[in-house]
Amino acid sequence: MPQATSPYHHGDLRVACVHAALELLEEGGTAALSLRAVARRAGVAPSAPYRHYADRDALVSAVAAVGYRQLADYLTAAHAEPSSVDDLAAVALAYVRFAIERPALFRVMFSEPCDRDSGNRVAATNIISAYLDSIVRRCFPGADVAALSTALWAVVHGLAFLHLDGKLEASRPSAVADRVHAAVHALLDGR
Amino acid sequence: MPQATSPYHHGDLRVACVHAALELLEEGGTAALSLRAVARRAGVAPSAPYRHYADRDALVSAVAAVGYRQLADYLTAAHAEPSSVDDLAAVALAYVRFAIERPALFRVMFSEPCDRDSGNRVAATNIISAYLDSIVRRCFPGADVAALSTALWAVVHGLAFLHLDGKLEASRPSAVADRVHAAVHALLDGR
DNA sequence: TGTACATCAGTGAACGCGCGTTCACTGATGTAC
DNA sequence: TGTACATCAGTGAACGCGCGTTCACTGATGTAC
Repeated sequence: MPQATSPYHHGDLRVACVHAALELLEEGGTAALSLRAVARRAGVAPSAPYRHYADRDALVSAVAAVGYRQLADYLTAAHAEPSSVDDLAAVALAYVRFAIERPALFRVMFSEPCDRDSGNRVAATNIISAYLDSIVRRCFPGADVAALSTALWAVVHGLAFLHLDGKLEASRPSAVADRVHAAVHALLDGR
Repeated sequence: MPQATSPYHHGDLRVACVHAALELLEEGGTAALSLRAVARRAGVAPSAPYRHYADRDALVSAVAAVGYRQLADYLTAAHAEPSSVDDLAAVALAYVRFAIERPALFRVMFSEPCDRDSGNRVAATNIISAYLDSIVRRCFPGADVAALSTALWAVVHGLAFLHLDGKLEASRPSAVADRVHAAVHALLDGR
Protein backbone atom coordinates (compact mmCIF):
# COMPACT_ATOMS: atom_id res chain seq x y z
CA MET A 1 0.00 0.00 0.00
CA PRO A 2 1.82 3.06 -1.26
CA GLN A 3 1.79 6.36 0.58
CA ALA A 4 -0.78 8.87 -0.61
CA THR A 5 1.87 11.15 -2.07
CA SER A 6 5.13 9.69 -3.28
CA PRO A 7 5.96 11.71 -6.39
CA TYR A 8 9.11 9.76 -7.10
CA HIS A 9 10.16 6.16 -7.01
CA HIS A 10 9.77 5.58 -3.32
CA GLY A 11 10.62 8.27 -0.74
CA ASP A 12 10.45 11.92 -1.55
CA LEU A 13 13.98 12.55 -0.42
CA ARG A 14 13.91 16.15 -1.51
CA VAL A 15 11.38 17.16 1.13
CA ALA A 16 12.56 14.51 3.59
CA CYS A 17 15.92 16.32 3.65
CA VAL A 18 14.32 19.62 4.55
CA HIS A 19 12.29 18.02 7.32
CA ALA A 20 15.35 16.27 8.65
CA ALA A 21 17.21 19.56 8.59
CA LEU A 22 14.43 21.31 10.52
CA GLU A 23 14.51 18.59 13.15
CA LEU A 24 18.27 18.78 13.47
CA LEU A 25 18.14 22.54 13.92
CA GLU A 26 15.46 22.17 16.55
CA GLU A 27 17.45 19.59 18.47
CA GLY A 28 21.05 20.58 18.06
CA GLY A 29 21.20 24.16 16.93
CA THR A 30 22.88 25.63 13.92
CA ALA A 31 25.98 23.54 14.37
CA ALA A 32 23.98 20.34 13.98
CA LEU A 33 23.00 21.15 10.41
CA SER A 34 25.32 19.22 8.12
CA LEU A 35 24.59 17.39 4.91
CA ARG A 36 25.84 14.18 6.44
CA ALA A 37 23.63 14.53 9.49
CA VAL A 38 20.65 15.24 7.26
CA ALA A 39 21.36 12.11 5.22
CA ARG A 40 21.76 10.08 8.38
CA ARG A 41 18.50 11.38 9.78
CA ALA A 42 16.72 10.65 6.51
CA GLY A 43 18.09 7.11 6.60
CA VAL A 44 20.05 7.48 3.43
CA ALA A 45 23.66 7.38 2.22
CA PRO A 46 25.76 10.54 2.68
CA SER A 47 25.84 11.08 -1.04
CA ALA A 48 22.12 10.68 -1.67
CA PRO A 49 21.10 14.30 -1.01
CA TYR A 50 23.33 15.33 -3.90
CA ARG A 51 20.66 13.94 -6.23
CA HIS A 52 18.45 16.82 -5.07
CA TYR A 53 20.73 19.58 -3.87
CA ALA A 54 23.83 20.81 -5.62
CA ASP A 55 25.63 21.31 -2.33
CA ARG A 56 25.19 22.15 1.30
CA ASP A 57 24.27 25.74 0.59
CA ALA A 58 21.44 24.70 -1.67
CA LEU A 59 19.91 22.64 1.12
CA VAL A 60 20.35 25.44 3.62
CA SER A 61 18.63 27.87 1.27
CA ALA A 62 15.70 25.51 0.88
CA VAL A 63 15.43 25.27 4.65
CA ALA A 64 15.53 29.04 5.00
CA ALA A 65 12.77 29.41 2.44
CA VAL A 66 10.55 27.06 4.41
CA GLY A 67 11.36 29.07 7.51
CA TYR A 68 10.21 32.28 5.87
CA ARG A 69 6.93 30.75 4.86
CA GLN A 70 6.40 29.46 8.40
CA LEU A 71 7.24 32.85 9.85
CA ALA A 72 4.79 34.56 7.52
CA ASP A 73 2.07 32.10 8.56
CA TYR A 74 2.91 32.67 12.19
CA LEU A 75 2.55 36.43 11.81
CA THR A 76 -0.71 36.37 9.91
CA ALA A 77 -2.04 33.85 12.41
CA ALA A 78 -1.34 36.38 15.16
CA HIS A 79 -3.34 38.99 13.25
CA ALA A 80 -4.26 38.96 9.59
CA GLU A 81 -5.06 42.66 9.38
CA PRO A 82 -3.74 44.51 12.42
CA SER A 83 -5.19 47.98 12.66
CA SER A 84 -4.27 49.29 16.09
CA VAL A 85 -1.05 49.68 18.01
CA ASP A 86 -2.17 46.82 20.23
CA ASP A 87 -2.72 44.61 17.20
CA LEU A 88 0.70 45.60 16.00
CA ALA A 89 2.25 44.72 19.33
CA ALA A 90 0.67 41.28 19.03
CA VAL A 91 2.28 40.77 15.64
CA ALA A 92 5.61 42.02 16.98
CA LEU A 93 5.38 39.54 19.80
CA ALA A 94 4.66 36.75 17.33
CA TYR A 95 7.82 37.63 15.43
CA VAL A 96 9.90 37.59 18.60
CA ARG A 97 8.28 34.37 19.81
CA PHE A 98 9.01 32.65 16.54
CA ALA A 99 12.68 33.54 16.95
CA ILE A 100 12.79 32.40 20.56
CA GLU A 101 10.96 29.17 19.89
CA ARG A 102 13.02 28.25 16.84
CA PRO A 103 16.31 30.01 17.36
CA ALA A 104 18.43 27.88 15.09
CA LEU A 105 15.99 28.12 12.19
CA PHE A 106 15.74 31.84 12.71
CA ARG A 107 19.51 32.14 12.59
CA VAL A 108 19.69 30.13 9.39
CA MET A 109 17.07 32.36 7.83
CA PHE A 110 18.91 35.52 8.76
CA SER A 111 22.54 34.78 8.23
CA GLU A 112 24.68 35.83 5.37
CA PRO A 113 23.19 37.55 2.36
CA CYS A 114 20.73 35.71 0.09
CA ASP A 115 23.44 33.77 -1.74
CA ARG A 116 22.90 33.22 -5.43
CA ASP A 117 19.71 31.31 -4.75
CA SER A 118 18.10 34.72 -4.63
CA GLY A 119 14.86 33.58 -6.21
CA ASN A 120 13.66 31.42 -3.41
CA ARG A 121 14.90 33.44 -0.49
CA VAL A 122 14.26 36.91 -1.78
CA ALA A 123 10.75 35.97 -2.80
CA ALA A 124 10.15 34.61 0.68
CA THR A 125 11.50 37.77 2.27
CA ASN A 126 9.24 39.84 0.09
CA ILE A 127 6.17 38.18 1.55
CA ILE A 128 7.14 39.55 4.93
CA SER A 129 7.97 42.98 3.54
CA ALA A 130 4.63 43.17 1.78
CA TYR A 131 2.76 42.15 4.91
CA LEU A 132 4.58 44.87 6.83
CA ASP A 133 3.91 47.50 4.21
CA SER A 134 0.22 46.72 4.24
CA ILE A 135 0.13 47.05 8.01
CA VAL A 136 1.81 50.43 7.89
CA ARG A 137 -0.53 51.68 5.19
CA ARG A 138 -3.54 50.60 7.22
CA CYS A 139 -2.34 51.79 10.62
CA PHE A 140 -0.52 54.96 9.68
CA PRO A 141 -2.07 56.50 6.60
CA GLY A 142 -0.01 59.40 5.35
CA ALA A 143 3.21 58.09 6.84
CA ASP A 144 6.35 57.45 4.81
CA VAL A 145 5.59 53.78 4.18
CA ALA A 146 9.10 52.68 3.30
CA ALA A 147 10.73 54.42 6.25
CA LEU A 148 8.21 53.37 8.87
CA SER A 149 7.99 49.86 7.53
CA THR A 150 11.76 49.47 7.66
CA ALA A 151 11.83 50.95 11.14
CA LEU A 152 9.17 48.55 12.39
CA TRP A 153 10.85 45.54 10.88
CA ALA A 154 14.08 46.66 12.50
CA VAL A 155 12.41 46.97 15.89
CA VAL A 156 10.94 43.48 15.90
CA HIS A 157 14.02 41.99 14.31
CA GLY A 158 16.25 43.68 16.85
CA LEU A 159 14.06 42.57 19.72
CA ALA A 160 14.16 39.03 18.37
CA PHE A 161 17.94 38.92 18.12
CA LEU A 162 18.57 40.65 21.43
CA HIS A 163 16.45 38.02 23.15
CA LEU A 164 18.06 35.24 21.19
CA ASP A 165 21.52 36.40 22.09
CA GLY A 166 20.80 36.78 25.77
CA LYS A 167 21.04 40.56 25.82
CA LEU A 168 17.45 40.65 27.00
CA GLU A 169 16.30 38.04 29.45
CA ALA A 170 13.96 35.60 27.72
CA SER A 171 13.40 32.79 30.19
CA ARG A 172 9.94 33.96 31.26
CA PRO A 173 7.55 34.27 28.32
CA SER A 174 5.55 36.90 30.16
CA ALA A 175 8.65 39.05 30.60
CA VAL A 176 9.23 38.90 26.87
CA ALA A 177 5.62 39.79 26.16
CA ASP A 178 5.72 42.73 28.53
CA ARG A 179 8.95 44.01 27.08
CA VAL A 180 7.80 43.78 23.47
CA HIS A 181 4.50 45.38 24.35
CA ALA A 182 6.21 48.22 26.19
CA ALA A 183 8.74 48.81 23.42
CA VAL A 184 6.13 48.96 20.68
CA HIS A 185 3.94 51.30 22.68
CA ALA A 186 6.88 53.48 23.64
CA LEU A 187 7.59 54.05 19.98
CA LEU A 188 4.13 54.25 18.50
CA ASP A 189 1.74 55.66 21.08
CA GLY A 190 0.36 59.08 20.23
CA ARG A 191 1.34 58.67 16.63
CA MET B 1 66.19 46.36 23.30
CA PRO B 2 63.02 45.00 24.80
CA GLN B 3 59.58 46.21 23.75
CA ALA B 4 58.07 48.88 25.96
CA THR B 5 55.46 46.50 27.31
CA SER B 6 56.18 42.78 27.44
CA PRO B 7 54.62 41.60 30.70
CA TYR B 8 55.85 38.06 30.24
CA HIS B 9 58.97 36.35 29.06
CA HIS B 10 58.95 37.51 25.49
CA GLY B 11 55.77 37.93 23.43
CA ASP B 12 52.48 38.79 25.05
CA LEU B 13 50.69 35.88 23.49
CA ARG B 14 47.49 36.57 25.38
CA VAL B 15 46.79 39.78 23.52
CA ALA B 16 48.52 38.61 20.35
CA CYS B 17 45.86 35.90 20.12
CA VAL B 18 43.05 38.41 20.31
CA HIS B 19 44.66 40.58 17.65
CA ALA B 20 45.18 37.56 15.43
CA ALA B 21 41.54 36.61 15.93
CA LEU B 22 40.36 40.09 14.97
CA GLU B 23 42.44 39.98 11.81
CA LEU B 24 41.13 36.55 10.89
CA LEU B 25 37.55 37.69 11.37
CA GLU B 26 38.18 40.74 9.21
CA GLU B 27 39.71 38.67 6.43
CA GLY B 28 37.82 35.42 6.43
CA GLY B 29 34.60 35.91 8.32
CA THR B 30 33.25 33.98 11.25
CA ALA B 31 34.25 30.64 9.79
CA ALA B 32 37.92 31.66 9.78
CA LEU B 33 38.06 31.95 13.55
CA SER B 34 39.62 28.78 14.90
CA LEU B 35 42.13 28.28 17.66
CA ARG B 36 44.52 26.66 15.24
CA ALA B 37 44.29 29.54 12.79
CA VAL B 38 44.88 32.00 15.61
CA ALA B 39 47.97 30.10 16.71
CA ARG B 40 49.22 29.96 13.14
CA ARG B 41 48.68 33.67 12.66
CA ALA B 42 50.45 34.42 15.93
CA GLY B 43 53.37 32.28 14.79
CA VAL B 44 53.03 29.80 17.56
CA ALA B 45 52.31 26.08 18.08
CA PRO B 46 48.65 24.99 17.99
CA SER B 47 48.78 24.19 21.67
CA ALA B 48 50.34 27.45 22.81
CA PRO B 49 47.10 29.44 23.20
CA TYR B 50 46.00 26.92 25.81
CA ARG B 51 48.50 28.57 28.19
CA HIS B 52 46.20 31.61 28.14
CA TYR B 53 42.74 30.41 27.23
CA ALA B 54 40.99 27.39 28.66
CA ASP B 55 39.42 26.58 25.32
CA ARG B 56 38.13 28.05 22.11
CA ASP B 57 35.12 29.60 23.79
CA ALA B 58 37.33 31.51 26.20
CA LEU B 59 39.21 33.09 23.32
CA VAL B 60 36.00 33.93 21.50
CA SER B 61 34.62 35.59 24.61
CA ALA B 62 37.75 37.69 24.95
CA VAL B 63 37.39 38.76 21.34
CA ALA B 64 33.75 39.65 21.85
CA ALA B 65 34.64 41.75 24.88
CA VAL B 66 37.14 43.72 22.84
CA GLY B 67 34.48 44.17 20.19
CA TYR B 68 32.07 45.66 22.73
CA ARG B 69 34.63 48.13 23.90
CA GLN B 70 35.38 49.14 20.32
CA LEU B 71 31.68 49.51 19.55
CA ALA B 72 31.19 51.70 22.62
CA ASP B 73 34.10 53.88 21.54
CA TYR B 74 32.70 54.09 18.05
CA LEU B 75 29.33 55.25 19.36
CA THR B 76 30.66 57.86 21.74
CA ALA B 77 32.97 59.09 18.99
CA ALA B 78 29.90 59.68 16.84
CA HIS B 79 28.35 61.75 19.63
CA ALA B 80 29.32 61.75 23.28
CA GLU B 81 26.12 63.34 24.50
CA PRO B 82 23.45 63.28 21.80
CA SER B 83 20.57 65.54 22.67
CA SER B 84 18.44 65.80 19.51
CA VAL B 85 16.80 63.33 17.20
CA ASP B 86 19.42 64.19 14.62
CA ASP B 87 22.21 63.46 17.09
CA LEU B 88 20.50 60.22 17.85
CA ALA B 89 20.28 59.32 14.18
CA ALA B 90 24.02 59.89 13.94
CA VAL B 91 24.65 57.46 16.77
CA ALA B 92 22.26 54.95 15.22
CA LEU B 93 24.17 55.22 11.96
CA ALA B 94 27.44 54.65 13.79
CA TYR B 95 26.04 51.44 15.25
CA VAL B 96 24.90 50.21 11.85
CA ARG B 97 28.18 51.22 10.21
CA PHE B 98 30.17 49.35 12.82
CA ALA B 99 28.21 46.22 11.98
CA ILE B 100 28.60 46.67 8.25
CA GLU B 101 32.30 47.44 8.45
CA ARG B 102 33.13 44.59 10.78
CA PRO B 103 30.41 42.03 10.14
CA ALA B 104 32.22 39.00 11.45
CA LEU B 105 33.21 40.66 14.69
CA PHE B 106 29.67 41.93 15.11
CA ARG B 107 28.34 38.42 14.62
CA VAL B 108 30.75 37.03 17.17
CA MET B 109 29.65 39.65 19.67
CA PHE B 110 25.99 38.90 19.18
CA SER B 111 25.75 35.18 18.87
CA GLU B 112 24.66 32.76 21.47
CA PRO B 113 23.99 33.88 25.03
CA CYS B 114 26.82 35.23 27.20
CA ASP B 115 28.23 31.77 28.00
CA ARG B 116 29.59 31.29 31.49
CA ASP B 117 32.16 33.98 30.96
CA SER B 118 29.38 36.34 31.91
CA GLY B 119 31.66 38.74 33.74
CA ASN B 120 33.53 40.01 30.76
CA ARG B 121 30.76 40.04 28.23
CA VAL B 122 27.90 41.17 30.40
CA ALA B 123 30.01 44.01 31.76
CA ALA B 124 30.82 45.06 28.22
CA THR B 125 27.18 44.91 27.21
CA ASN B 126 26.28 47.03 30.18
CA ILE B 127 28.46 49.87 28.95
CA ILE B 128 26.29 50.07 25.86
CA SER B 129 23.08 49.82 27.86
CA ALA B 130 24.18 52.60 30.18
CA TYR B 131 25.10 54.84 27.27
CA LEU B 132 21.69 54.23 25.74
CA ASP B 133 19.87 54.89 28.99
CA SER B 134 21.68 58.17 29.44
CA ILE B 135 20.71 59.22 25.93
CA VAL B 136 17.06 58.44 26.53
CA ARG B 137 17.05 60.31 29.83
CA ARG B 138 18.57 63.36 28.16
CA CYS B 139 16.50 63.33 24.98
CA PHE B 140 13.16 62.16 26.32
CA PRO B 141 12.71 63.29 29.90
CA GLY B 142 9.63 61.75 31.39
CA ALA B 143 9.65 58.74 29.11
CA ASP B 144 9.72 55.14 30.33
CA VAL B 145 13.49 54.84 30.20
CA ALA B 146 13.67 51.05 30.17
CA ALA B 147 11.03 50.65 27.46
CA LEU B 148 12.28 53.37 25.17
CA SER B 149 15.88 52.40 25.66
CA THR B 150 15.13 48.80 24.78
CA ALA B 151 13.12 49.92 21.77
CA LEU B 152 15.92 52.11 20.50
CA TRP B 153 18.54 49.44 20.93
CA ALA B 154 16.25 47.07 19.07
CA VAL B 155 15.85 49.51 16.20
CA VAL B 156 19.54 50.05 15.63
CA HIS B 157 20.35 46.40 16.25
CA GLY B 158 17.67 45.32 13.82
CA LEU B 159 18.84 47.78 11.20
CA ALA B 160 22.38 46.51 11.66
CA PHE B 161 21.43 42.87 11.20
CA LEU B 162 19.04 43.46 8.33
CA HIS B 163 21.80 45.21 6.44
CA LEU B 164 24.32 42.56 7.38
CA ASP B 165 22.06 39.80 6.18
CA GLY B 166 21.27 41.42 2.89
CA LYS B 167 17.63 42.15 3.66
CA LEU B 168 18.36 45.82 3.19
CA GLU B 169 20.72 46.84 0.45
CA ALA B 170 23.99 48.04 1.95
CA SER B 171 26.36 48.47 -0.97
CA ARG B 172 26.06 52.26 -1.13
CA PRO B 173 26.97 53.89 2.20
CA SER B 174 24.75 56.85 1.42
CA ALA B 175 21.75 54.56 0.96
CA VAL B 176 22.40 53.10 4.39
CA ALA B 177 22.74 56.55 5.91
CA ASP B 178 19.51 57.73 4.32
CA ARG B 179 17.65 54.66 5.43
CA VAL B 180 18.82 54.83 9.03
CA HIS B 181 18.13 58.54 9.16
CA ALA B 182 14.62 58.07 7.76
CA ALA B 183 13.83 55.19 10.09
CA VAL B 184 14.93 57.02 13.22
CA HIS B 185 13.00 60.13 12.24
CA ALA B 186 9.92 58.12 11.30
CA LEU B 187 9.86 56.73 14.81
CA LEU B 188 10.93 59.70 16.89
CA ASP B 189 9.82 62.88 15.18
CA GLY B 190 7.16 64.79 17.05
CA ARG B 191 7.94 62.94 20.22
C1' DT C 1 78.47 38.47 42.00
C1' DG C 2 77.72 33.59 40.97
C1' DT C 3 75.55 29.22 41.05
C1' DA C 4 71.33 25.86 41.62
C1' DC C 5 66.82 25.46 41.08
C1' DA C 6 61.81 26.18 40.20
C1' DT C 7 58.65 28.09 37.22
C1' DC C 8 56.02 28.07 33.28
C1' DA C 9 55.42 29.84 28.24
C1' DG C 10 55.86 27.64 24.12
C1' DT C 11 56.97 22.96 21.23
C1' DG C 12 55.67 19.34 18.23
C1' DA C 13 53.67 15.12 17.55
C1' DA C 14 49.64 12.71 18.03
C1' DC C 15 44.55 11.46 19.04
C1' DG C 16 39.95 11.00 17.13
C1' DC C 17 36.39 13.48 14.90
C1' DG C 18 32.90 14.92 11.48
C1' DC C 19 32.77 17.34 7.61
C1' DG C 20 31.79 18.16 2.18
C1' DT C 21 32.30 16.04 -1.87
C1' DT C 22 33.60 12.38 -5.69
C1' DC C 23 32.99 8.22 -7.99
C1' DA C 24 31.94 3.91 -10.00
C1' DC C 25 28.22 1.04 -8.88
C1' DT C 26 23.37 -1.20 -8.41
C1' DG C 27 18.86 -1.87 -8.71
C1' DA C 28 14.11 -0.36 -9.04
C1' DT C 29 11.02 2.29 -12.07
C1' DG C 30 8.90 3.75 -16.24
C1' DT C 31 8.89 3.61 -21.43
C1' DA C 32 9.13 1.87 -26.27
C1' DC C 33 8.18 -1.55 -29.12
C1' DT D 1 0.50 -8.52 -22.66
C1' DG D 2 5.51 -9.26 -22.56
C1' DT D 3 10.23 -8.28 -23.24
C1' DA D 4 14.52 -4.97 -23.79
C1' DC D 5 16.23 -0.97 -22.57
C1' DA D 6 17.10 3.73 -20.65
C1' DT D 7 16.70 6.44 -16.78
C1' DC D 8 18.11 7.96 -12.53
C1' DA D 9 17.48 7.74 -7.20
C1' DG D 10 20.13 5.84 -3.86
C1' DT D 11 24.75 2.98 -2.36
C1' DG D 12 29.04 2.63 -0.08
C1' DA D 13 33.72 3.32 -0.03
C1' DA D 14 37.07 6.63 -0.32
C1' DC D 15 39.51 11.35 -0.70
C1' DG D 16 41.61 15.11 1.84
C1' DC D 17 40.67 18.56 5.17
C1' DG D 18 40.94 21.37 9.37
C1' DC D 19 39.35 21.19 13.64
C1' DG D 20 39.82 21.06 19.22
C1' DT D 21 42.40 19.14 22.51
C1' DT D 22 46.17 16.15 25.09
C1' DC D 23 50.69 15.19 26.43
C1' DA D 24 55.40 14.66 27.52
C1' DC D 25 58.93 17.73 26.40
C1' DT D 26 62.36 21.85 26.26
C1' DG D 27 64.37 25.88 27.16
C1' DA D 28 64.38 30.64 28.62
C1' DT D 29 63.34 33.53 32.69
C1' DG D 30 63.34 34.96 37.39
C1' DT D 31 64.41 33.77 42.32
C1' DA D 32 66.86 32.05 46.51
C1' DC D 33 70.84 31.48 48.59
